[in-house]
Amino acid sequence: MNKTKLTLKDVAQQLGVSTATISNAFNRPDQLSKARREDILLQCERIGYSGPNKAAQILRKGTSNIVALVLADSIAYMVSDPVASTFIKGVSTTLQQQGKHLLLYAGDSKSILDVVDFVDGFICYGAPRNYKLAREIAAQPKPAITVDFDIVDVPSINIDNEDAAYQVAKAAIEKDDVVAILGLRLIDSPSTCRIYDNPLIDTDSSISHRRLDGYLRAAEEKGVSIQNEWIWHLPESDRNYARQAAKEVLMSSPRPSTVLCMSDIIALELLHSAIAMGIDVPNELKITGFDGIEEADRARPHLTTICQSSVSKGEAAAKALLAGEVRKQILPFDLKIGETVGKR
Amino acid sequence: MNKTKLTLKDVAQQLGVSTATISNAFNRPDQLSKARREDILLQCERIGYSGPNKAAQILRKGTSNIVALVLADSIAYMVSDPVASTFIKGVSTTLQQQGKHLLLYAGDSKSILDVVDFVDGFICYGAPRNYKLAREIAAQPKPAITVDFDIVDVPSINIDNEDAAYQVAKAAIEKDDVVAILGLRLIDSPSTCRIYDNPLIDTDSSISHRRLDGYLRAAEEKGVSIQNEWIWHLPESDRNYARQAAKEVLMSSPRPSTVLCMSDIIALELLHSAIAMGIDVPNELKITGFDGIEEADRARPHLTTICQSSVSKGEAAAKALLAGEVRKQILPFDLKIGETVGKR
DNA sequence: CTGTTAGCGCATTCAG
DNA sequence: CTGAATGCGCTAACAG
Repeated sequence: MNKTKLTLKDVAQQLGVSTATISNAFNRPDQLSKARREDILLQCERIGYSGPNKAAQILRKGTSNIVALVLADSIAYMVSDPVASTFIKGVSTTLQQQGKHLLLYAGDSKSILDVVDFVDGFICYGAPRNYKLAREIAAQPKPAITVDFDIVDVPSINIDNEDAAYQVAKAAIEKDDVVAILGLRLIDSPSTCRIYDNPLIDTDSSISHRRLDGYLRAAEEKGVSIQNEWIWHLPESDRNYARQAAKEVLMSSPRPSTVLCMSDIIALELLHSAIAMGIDVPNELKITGFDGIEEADRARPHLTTICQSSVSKGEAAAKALLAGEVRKQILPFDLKIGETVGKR
Repeated sequence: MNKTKLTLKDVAQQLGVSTATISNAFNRPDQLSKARREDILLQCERIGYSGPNKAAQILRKGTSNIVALVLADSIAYMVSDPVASTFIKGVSTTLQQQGKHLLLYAGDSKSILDVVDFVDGFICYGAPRNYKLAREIAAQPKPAITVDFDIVDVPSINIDNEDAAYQVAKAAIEKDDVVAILGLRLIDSPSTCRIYDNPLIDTDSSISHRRLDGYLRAAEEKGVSIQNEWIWHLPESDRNYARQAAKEVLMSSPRPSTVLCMSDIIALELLHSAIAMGIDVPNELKITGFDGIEEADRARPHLTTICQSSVSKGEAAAKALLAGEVRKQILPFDLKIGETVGKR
């Protein structure tokens, strides 16, 4: 019994054939007769050789079957977010089907350079918290695709956030409403607050600002104006931030009659807080969400929201990356009217 | 401007030094003067060389800084399970601190051999659905650690499942109770069902069977016996399976007065179903969970359950792996008495 | 269909 | 502290 791991060369010697033959048996079936190949594979199994060393293959071939999924934030945060984890689901399913491996990469990492040499490509889900990563992605030579944000000349997957926000807002807002918005990453602040006159960040690239545009357009059409003191910023789509913001909104005077939330997590937290305070939804308070997460289905009353299929996004992203797609795609969404808007 | 990527050799030539010097500048600071090193690093940055090629380093050094996290099931499933995703959180946090990368590996994959050559080690979370993977882990030479199950001679992280189950059951069961158990992976069936006389699987290694033992011991002490027709098997800790099982349990006659659930997801689903049917918890029905997930905190009445910190498990697993730990560890748990047991 | 050879890009001896 | 040489394990050309 050999102690040290067998190499292709060892095996070739033991079987009395050349290294190329062994290599071909594993990698290029068409380069030798079926019988020969099967014989070799069998012999290899018997002597405990399970195929060419992958590390060497990565160097030699320049491909590894590893795809890096660059998340917007830390893995810890992303994995507990229902929207992100659903996206990961879509990505992983597709990658597994194609025999690819999934490397999770945090968006708050220093740099992407320590994996670029051995991964086959990048899927970037959301603008990375460390925005330098986005620049590195753009500069680096491996295929990449972005989701829910854009980098010039990099293929992407998005929905029409402006239109989606417009539609859901239009379903909620009525004449004479006092409208508030619970937004995500609108300004550069680590805590929940009203945006007032703080400068908006990333005004062009951010999906949050596209959504804000949609909300405001719908409001305008309904003849309602929304001042900045009615617009909240939350640093993350997180229950704790949401609870705090919900409290602020519900304590405001006058209390808004419609609150447009940029995620279902936020909307659900607001809904629960409102119910706990004995507020009648939707008669006293209308609420809209965004995303269409599963938990929203379990809430009563049913949430009015925009359903975007994160699984589809993940699948689309993985497929597009593997297929070498270069275009930017816009995926559809569904407006779902629940019971949190309109009078009963 | 070079089109092709710079190699260490190119850089050495350009800077007029030897390749070893460049290599040392990046990898072994002690091998050259600080000034020299900083000068070289600066030059490298200026000409756009970001360091030695990682793929080549993997081959040469035999390490990659990649740790594979082998999940019990498909990534798609695991990532949406609150317990598993919390575990991933713990693992990823620790790995990121130590500059390691996280490769997610599905437990229903064919084999582990296609990554063994380039990862530095394995963390196995739960017995993989394809149990062959466990054997491969045992046979392969890289460091590995298992969590929530065991492989002979492989270090592991576990809690005392028997004791935990015993304690939570003991807190719930009262004399003359009719007790039912909603168990996980007790028999080899893809659907929810009572176990009756079906042969139990994996009787030794499975944590489910340890929990079952604990439940039964507590019942016995209370003078209650639990027949097999009062024990359900669920293939996964999944809301849909749980809902179905909950329905069966609540429709049973006589209806159990205590139901011991092997996960909080199951327990919460049962709780919701019971409330929807107007059943008084805990006066007409006592419920216990297992895991201590966040969602259980939000439920009313509060769930009585076993809190095991999945984050700690993840951290412990990653640390133990990186530290070369070889022992098997038993982590503590907490019995949390909520309002779903005992009379009010 | 098979065997020989030249690197993939680097880290590490070992002299100097 | 530096430079030349060796090979990590493999694949792709190419020649037979």
